[in-house]
Amino acid sequence: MLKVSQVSDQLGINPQTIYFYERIGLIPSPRRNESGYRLFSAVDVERLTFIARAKQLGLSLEDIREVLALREDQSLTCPEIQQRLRAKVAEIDQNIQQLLTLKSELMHWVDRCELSIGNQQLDHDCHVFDA
Amino acid sequence: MLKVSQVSDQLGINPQTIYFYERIGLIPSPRRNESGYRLFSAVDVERLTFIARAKQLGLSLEDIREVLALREDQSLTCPEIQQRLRAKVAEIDQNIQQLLTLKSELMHWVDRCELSIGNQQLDHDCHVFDA
DNA sequence: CTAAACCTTATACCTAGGTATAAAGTCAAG
DNA sequence: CTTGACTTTATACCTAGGTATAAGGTTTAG
Repeated sequence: MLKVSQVSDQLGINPQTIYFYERIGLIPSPRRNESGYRLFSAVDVERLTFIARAKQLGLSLEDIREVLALREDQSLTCPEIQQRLRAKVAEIDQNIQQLLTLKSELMHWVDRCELSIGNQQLDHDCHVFDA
Repeated sequence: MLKVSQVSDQLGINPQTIYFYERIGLIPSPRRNESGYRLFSAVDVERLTFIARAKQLGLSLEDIREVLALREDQSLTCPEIQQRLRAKVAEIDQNIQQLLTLKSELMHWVDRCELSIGNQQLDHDCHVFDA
């Protein structure tokens, strides 16, 4: 059983952030010792590790809450879980599409710069953004 | 010269949002008529249109502020602008990579579901998340 | 002339995801 | 036994990007 700073050090999280996750119900309240100190079990730490990893992958706390619920809902069948996962993947695909659009937009400008540079317009008269 | 609601209607923005952009210096203060009403010139509207479009592409207001500064800085040469654009594109690429990682993570789970389904484990015993 | 529909400002509020701080209790080392 | 490092709670604060509302002035249609 670990105390809060042992967990927060291990995961590279602020202790206050752990309290925060507890407050918003993302993690259950851990056990306490006689003087009220939190004691985190291996299961508690595993859950926090999962959260840290998911967050790093770019999931929002609400996303993570949903995935954790999926993990714990024993009443869900594999096809049901699969369907939800596919929905999330579809969201991510949309996101990627948007970024690709943005990229091609910027690359369009980069290409226009390329032309100007080819034409020796190297001085202070870049008109890339005129359109 | 358009009044605020004509502009906000045209762009599908809340008038308060336009005031907000003005407050944070994303757009210059437009002209006023005798009674203090804002009058937006074609240039003002073009700038707001650009902002709306960039926002829709997923740029943050700070990103947009930078691009607008690029557009207006007459002292920048094409190669300099091109270099900044490429930096932004690199950021976006990183972003896309992260999303692809997340996607493959989720697809990994989807595949594990697929296996379980193949094995006829259709009832309430999905162990996809056990790892 | 009056009421509705605008405009102005200031101020407060909202979500998401925390971080910082203060006041107080606890624990371990020297 | 005291000092410093920890813990607890509550509360306030922060960024980003707005939205909502109130109180007042203006303009326009009927």
